[in-house]
Amino acid sequence: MTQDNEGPRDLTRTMRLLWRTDGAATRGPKPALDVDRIVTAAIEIADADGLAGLSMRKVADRLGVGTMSLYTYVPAKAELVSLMLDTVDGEGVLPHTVAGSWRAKTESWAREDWSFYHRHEWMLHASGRHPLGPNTMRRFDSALRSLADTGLPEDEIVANADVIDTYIRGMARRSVDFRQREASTGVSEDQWWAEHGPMLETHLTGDRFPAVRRVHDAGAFTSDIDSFEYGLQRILDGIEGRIRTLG
Amino acid sequence: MTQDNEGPRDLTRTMRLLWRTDGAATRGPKPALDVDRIVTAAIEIADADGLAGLSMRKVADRLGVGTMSLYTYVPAKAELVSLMLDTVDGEGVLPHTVAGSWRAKTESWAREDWSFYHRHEWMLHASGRHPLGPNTMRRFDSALRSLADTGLPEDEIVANADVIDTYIRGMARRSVDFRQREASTGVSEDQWWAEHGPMLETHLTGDRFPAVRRVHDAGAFTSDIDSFEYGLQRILDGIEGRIRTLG
DNA sequence: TCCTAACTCAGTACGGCGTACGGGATTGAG
DNA sequence: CTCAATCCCGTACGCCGTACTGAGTTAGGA
Repeated sequence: MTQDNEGPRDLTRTMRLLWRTDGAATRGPKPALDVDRIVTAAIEIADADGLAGLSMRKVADRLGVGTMSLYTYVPAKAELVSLMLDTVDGEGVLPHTVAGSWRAKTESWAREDWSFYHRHEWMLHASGRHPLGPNTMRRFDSALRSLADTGLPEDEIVANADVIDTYIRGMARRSVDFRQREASTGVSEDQWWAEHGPMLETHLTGDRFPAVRRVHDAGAFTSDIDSFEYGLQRILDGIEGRIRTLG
Repeated sequence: MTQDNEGPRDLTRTMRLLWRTDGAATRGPKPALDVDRIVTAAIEIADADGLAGLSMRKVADRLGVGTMSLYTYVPAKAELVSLMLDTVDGEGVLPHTVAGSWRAKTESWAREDWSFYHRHEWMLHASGRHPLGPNTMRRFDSALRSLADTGLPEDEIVANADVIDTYIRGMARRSVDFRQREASTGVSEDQWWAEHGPMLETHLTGDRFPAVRRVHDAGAFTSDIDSFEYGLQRILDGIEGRIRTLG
């Protein structure tokens, strides 16, 4: 049961591709392509059209080769996505290189990843089942180094890294989904409320959703509070409290 | 650009379906089906085979009707998923009905949703672009009510609800992805390390990933710390700190 | 030098998907 | 009774990932 977007099937082969531990072939014709060119082309397509707009045929067309030629370099689409993810993880500033306290480093990490996910929105729609490549590992390592100054036990450092990363991804996805909904329906939030507001009002004015109604009347939905920053500060506050407790 | 899994196209129609504001037809043959039966069948399939295993043909087969008959009741697959999401959101305990402080209510909410997402894993793989239905709205309302006792300003209550919900979803997704990776490759984490460990060791023993290496040697990866609970407590601690600051 | 194993390249084809279209059957309103 | 509204659904189209197959190319070993 349950495969959804699925990850790669043949893990051994994928690991070799990710970590570049496969030796070059000796015999046979000179390859006209290489894995990197395929991955680069695929990333360009995904940046423009999303993961759903990425197909093997489109990648091949962009590179001017037959579709099936790609399979000489990459076992299947899932493995290609694994490579795309790791490649893109090679971008950007590593948080542990930023000056300042663990908190400053972590804030930098969060904001960096936030804009990073907005630059490659498709990453948020990829399955979480892809194996770790070297660049992803490098980012993870950097995150752990950023949190080392907390002085927390190692297992709590790992837990905090997981929690912060999950938070960033989740909020970025929320933001991206929101933007894409406006873009794909061509309906702005204002237009939407103008159209469906009256029907919802019927429900809101009843006692079915009292808290939503109260919060709505208080104007909280149009508040310019930045949820991402707000929640980030709450999490960092919580970690600081933990440090004090243990210290 | 960018559509990926996409949400519904015709929002007006979808809203009518979600909020059941379409009147019954008068003329024409008696319908053999209704929206609820279609949605129920689709949920059963998705629970068993994931979103990728859900197809209009399979839903129709399960109901013993022609594929295209479904389109009499539902405009398209995206709208069906919207209905599935809202239907499933009708399950479970609403957090504001739980006894105790806002913190107790929120913990209950988090743990409830955690097991909820593990019961319907496909929800985590659905696009976030589906419009709100009544059951989802009800859960949101309940979340806001749970946080009302914090005494925080309304806009911060909304922000906290967003943050907590995002955190729960994100951690649940991480957990589900992990489980599914084991299930789909048939390779347990132990087996995986036995197979790829040696290759990774080569990298780990170098100075490329010092923090990962240190944390690994400390046994933090095999620690039985519960990241979900740990992070939840950090977030709730952070909110408590905020309450004290403002109070 | 030549043979042949190893390798690249890609056309064809298969089974799956969502769904547009159109036609036949059925019903209640006028 | 008529006819518009509505249901049911077979057929077909254009996508998708990729298995299979075979033709062409290269370099190592004899």
